Amino acid sequence: MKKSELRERILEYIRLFFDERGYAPTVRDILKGCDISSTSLVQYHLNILEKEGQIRRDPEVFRSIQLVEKDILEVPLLGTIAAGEPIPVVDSDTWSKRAEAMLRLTTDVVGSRGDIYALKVKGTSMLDALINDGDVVIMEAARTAEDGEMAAVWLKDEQEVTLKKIYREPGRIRLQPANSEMRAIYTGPENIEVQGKVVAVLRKLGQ
Amino acid sequence: MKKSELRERILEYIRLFFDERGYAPTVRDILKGCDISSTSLVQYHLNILEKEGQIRRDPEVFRSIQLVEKDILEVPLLGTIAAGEPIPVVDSDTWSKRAEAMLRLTTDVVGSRGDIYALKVKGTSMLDALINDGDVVIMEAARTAEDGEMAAVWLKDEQEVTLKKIYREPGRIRLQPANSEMRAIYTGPENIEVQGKVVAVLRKLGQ
DNA sequence: TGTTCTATAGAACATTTGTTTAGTATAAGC
DNA sequence: GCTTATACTAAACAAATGTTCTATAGAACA
Repeated sequence: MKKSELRERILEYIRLFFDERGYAPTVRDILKGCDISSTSLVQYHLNILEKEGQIRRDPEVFRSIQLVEKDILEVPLLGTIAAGEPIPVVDSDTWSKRAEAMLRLTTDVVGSRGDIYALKVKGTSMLDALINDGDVVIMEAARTAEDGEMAAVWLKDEQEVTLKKIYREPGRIRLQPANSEMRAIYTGPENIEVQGKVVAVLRKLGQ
Repeated sequence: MKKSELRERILEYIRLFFDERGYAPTVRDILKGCDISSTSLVQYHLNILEKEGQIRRDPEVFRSIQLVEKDILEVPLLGTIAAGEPIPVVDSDTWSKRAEAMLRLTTDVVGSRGDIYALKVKGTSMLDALINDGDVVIMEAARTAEDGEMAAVWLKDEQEVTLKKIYREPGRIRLQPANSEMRAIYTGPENIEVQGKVVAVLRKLGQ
């Protein structure tokens, strides 16, 4: 994917045009906006941008240019998370079907990773993670977590999920609450099962 | 603003078309999509919808129909909130200028009220509101709050902001932490100043 | 009963706009 | 030096599409 000064400019122009007007520019809008003197040059670059996957167009449809940007993610709300239940594990194909609702969230909230889902927290068992009844946790599907990452951990002996920062220590696992005033839990590596990483926590107040 | 079965159908069709294709339908798309047999009938209804403020169009621009919907809000991040400092009060005109950043949030997150801003939490003084260092609180500008609403309250004597649910009781104010395990604070009505309502709390984890 | 308003039809017009075709200039590869 | 790929120009075609004009039917209204 080579760079081209003009192509970058066209892309930026499309972005601006869209922001300002709410719909896509035509080939000739771009021509004027970028001081280009031939529609076919615009076409030429648009074709390349399309091949590169930067834009999408429908042939012969006016103003059908779309920036391929994942600005908003539709995040499926897949159920609840509560202390005594493992969190629902659903493969990404059936996600949208089983979703109770779709949350539309910007990348400002969830970043731009894939395989994200949301769970509503039931009960106050996660207060030590500073998560209240009714909060929504945004999860990333994962079976492992790096040291220091906040993960949904299933404790086999206790038959319980908990949201903790996970640290591997010699011979044991340390599970550290988000609330620094609370003490860590220690358990054996065989007792835990990572069910996902916590990407964000969302609390809506008022109606 | 009278109802009309067909006009409703047209509006719904525009919505669907946009969802599916990412750009607006033409007059003739609507004609086919809604089983209408004359373009001028479509125009007729589009004109009414425009007058009603339901859609916006640019004259003579193809595919320029836009639904007038506020789906995404640009929320200015205005600064920090910490125990010992009053929260910044900025009038809505200068908002965007003073903003450190703009958060793009969907109405799924903030609802659809006006005069919303965001503050980053500094320090752990709000742990009892289940809010951690680095969390972002979304605020609605307000000088008063209803009973039971979560508000940013400035305690004059203590020279401190705190986020609590506010309840008026005879002769005193009860400030209830979000964390039900914590005890309420009581103070006199003259000691408090509501600086805003908490609309949502946002915690981003990982990278 | 005549008038007015809303909803509809059909056709024609004038632009707007995606696409194509035939070239030119220049730099890179071999 | 010849070939090839990239960047660009010019002109023209054929559709797609917003707009307008005239006309009709029924309901509401006075």
